Amino acid sequence: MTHSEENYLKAIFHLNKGGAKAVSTNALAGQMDTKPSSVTDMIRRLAEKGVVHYKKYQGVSLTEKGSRLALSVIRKHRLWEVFLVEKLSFNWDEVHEIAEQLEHIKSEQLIDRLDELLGFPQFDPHGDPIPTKDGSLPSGDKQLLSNMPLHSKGICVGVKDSSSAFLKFLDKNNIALGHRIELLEKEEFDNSVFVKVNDAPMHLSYQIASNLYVKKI
Amino acid sequence: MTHSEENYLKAIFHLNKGGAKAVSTNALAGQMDTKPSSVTDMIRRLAEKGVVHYKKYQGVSLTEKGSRLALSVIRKHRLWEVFLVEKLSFNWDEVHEIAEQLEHIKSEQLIDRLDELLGFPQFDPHGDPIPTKDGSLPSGDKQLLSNMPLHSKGICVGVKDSSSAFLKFLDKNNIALGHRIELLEKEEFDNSVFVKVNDAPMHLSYQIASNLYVKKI
DNA sequence: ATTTAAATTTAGACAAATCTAAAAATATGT
DNA sequence: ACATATTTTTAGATTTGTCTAAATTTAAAT
Ligand SMILES: [Mn+2]
Ligand SMILES: [Mn+2]
Ligand SMILES: [Mn+2]
Ligand SMILES: [Mn+2]
Repeated sequence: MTHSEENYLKAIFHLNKGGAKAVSTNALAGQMDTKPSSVTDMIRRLAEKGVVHYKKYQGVSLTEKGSRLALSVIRKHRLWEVFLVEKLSFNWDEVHEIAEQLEHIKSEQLIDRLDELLGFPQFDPHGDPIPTKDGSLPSGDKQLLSNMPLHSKGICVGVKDSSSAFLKFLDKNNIALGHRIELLEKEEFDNSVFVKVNDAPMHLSYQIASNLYVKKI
Repeated sequence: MTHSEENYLKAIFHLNKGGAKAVSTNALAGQMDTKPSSVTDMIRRLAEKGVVHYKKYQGVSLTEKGSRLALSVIRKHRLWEVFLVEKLSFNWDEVHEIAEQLEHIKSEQLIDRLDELLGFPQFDPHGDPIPTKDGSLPSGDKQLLSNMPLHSKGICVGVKDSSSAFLKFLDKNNIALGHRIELLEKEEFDNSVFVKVNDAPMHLSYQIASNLYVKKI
């Protein structure tokens, strides 16, 4: 698999997670920041290689083989992100771009030993689960803060948007993975919320609340 | 610079180190394991980009800019090799292939922090000097064991051939960097040598002796 | 059920990196 | 100096991954 092919597999995996139906050419073009015609070309090649199911005009989905490959790339991406944060002191908003490159390095042994060096982490710096060597992906029972019932308590376990802008905002407001979150109030008008984060009260917009994953306790 | 372009720059650098005259198309094709016609094509592109000097039929050499780029890639390669050996417990004969991939990862910050994590090493696992951030390359005063005068003593500081086969041979015979070497005898007929390595006497063929670097003491 | 709009695919082109086969330039040997 | 061998370059083709513009198919709206 080339770098580009691996990136397509990853994109199809992410777009298909959740929804059961096939991924559209346009959606894939959006995700890959490319043109639909280029996507069609690539999908064809991937179908030839037996890593995707594809029928003209009917969208695309991963085969068993394709899914295994995608999970392997995602595993590498997330392990490298952990490495960058834990061993090289990068901030969690700086690691994604570098991991996008490192995820394509080909060496089973390398990734196994990296896993070991890091102590077999289960989650990456953004709270996303790290696929195991055999390709299983723990789902976890997290939910978005914006979907939590009033007065419920939980632990912040992940982010949906992992853009640098969002992550920097969280840093600035002392919101980090592992912190306790209590939902005190919900504003009907704009869907914003009042919360306590580790006992610090604050007001968060819907934009924020709908990008923070919480695990109920 | 693409991966391929970086690999060409590195190859030109290595072929040119020592000799002052330009590198021939054929030599470069040999090093890159490709065809001379492909080399001509690539050299043209590199000349366009101002990283090599090139006149038809007259061979190729690096410009100042090209030399800087080559040294930067070599720095990355060697730092990653140190990482693989020191942090991931790879043997010195297993790291080259992986470093060939890692050397192309683009991030100044990454390599700076890796350097720091490793304690700013000066040599890679094969005894080759690591170029500094500003592009200087300590030469060192090592020489080949086969060139040492009779009865001289030194420390084994590097290998010329860093193929897995050669390195495994050294492992098997307990020859490692840092070991003391004393040249006891030279056989005129086949240029083989009798040496003591850390007090263990042994007989080494010219093939071996001409691929081991020693620093006189 | 048509018409219109949106999504998707085809056709044709391009740059990067490579190849084979043939031509041109340089080096070597007598 | 001239013929021969070697090296190097050109010409033309291929693969990958992308693009634009045009054609086709599917979906939505009247
Ligand atoms: Mn990421
Ligand atoms: Mn992540
Ligand atoms: Mn190496
Ligand atoms: Mn090395």
